[in-house]
Amino acid sequence: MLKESSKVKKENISKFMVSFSDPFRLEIIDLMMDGEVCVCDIMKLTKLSQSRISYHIKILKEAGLVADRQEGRWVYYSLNKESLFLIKEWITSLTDYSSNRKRCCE
Amino acid sequence: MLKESSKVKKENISKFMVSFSDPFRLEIIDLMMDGEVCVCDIMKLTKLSQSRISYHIKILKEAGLVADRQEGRWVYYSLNKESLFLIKEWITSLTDYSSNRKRCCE
DNA sequence: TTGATACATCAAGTTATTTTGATGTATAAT
DNA sequence: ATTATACATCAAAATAACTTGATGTATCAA
Repeated sequence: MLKESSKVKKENISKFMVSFSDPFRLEIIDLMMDGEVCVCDIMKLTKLSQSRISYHIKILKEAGLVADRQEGRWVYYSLNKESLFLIKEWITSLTDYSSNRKRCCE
Repeated sequence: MLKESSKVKKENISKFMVSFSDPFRLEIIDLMMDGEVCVCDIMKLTKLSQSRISYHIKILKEAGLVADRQEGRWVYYSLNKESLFLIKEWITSLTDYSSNRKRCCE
């Protein structure tokens, strides 16, 4: 069972994973590995349309995966390292179960 | 940019994250934290229909997240720890970028 | 204040995913 | 052999996610 002490709620995990599940969002995330990017950067580097990028970034933002910072008319987006850390912790928690299982269906 | 040395391919990551992105699959994964489970277990514990559970498990299996083992007429499902480890590594690789970024749009 | 840039948002259409109920297959017990 | 159990698979319907092109807002430069 999911530990009470787990720092992330299940619905947040789902949202996070959804945000990670689209190949174009993964491309965008990939670009953010080198630091901040703006929509126009992503347009140049991926050939995705502006509204399409905005849509995907919105999903990334709402999942808490990406942070934004406005500077003049540019908005810089970057990965939220803390979220990534929490998700990593959650994945870790999946694998350290005890193996003294009760057998089912009997 | 995604490192060449990264052990997981981008399309696999996407598939993995898709498999993680459904709330009911997360419930099923949650049950697997304590060890192997079979479909009938999941039915009892979640009130999902049998075909629905089979459908979700198929997706988890195809993503490499879950392993199966038949014993008589039961099939036992469990988390694939290696996949989980690889995904953790990939998430880690996202956060250790260098911060000497080039500013965009200029 | 006009025009351009950077980005967000919207509504419609498109595509993909999920659910349902039925049917199929294998195993096992009677 | 018949019946029951455990699970997979299928096709259709329901639902959700994505894409597109247009329009809206804020910032900035001329």
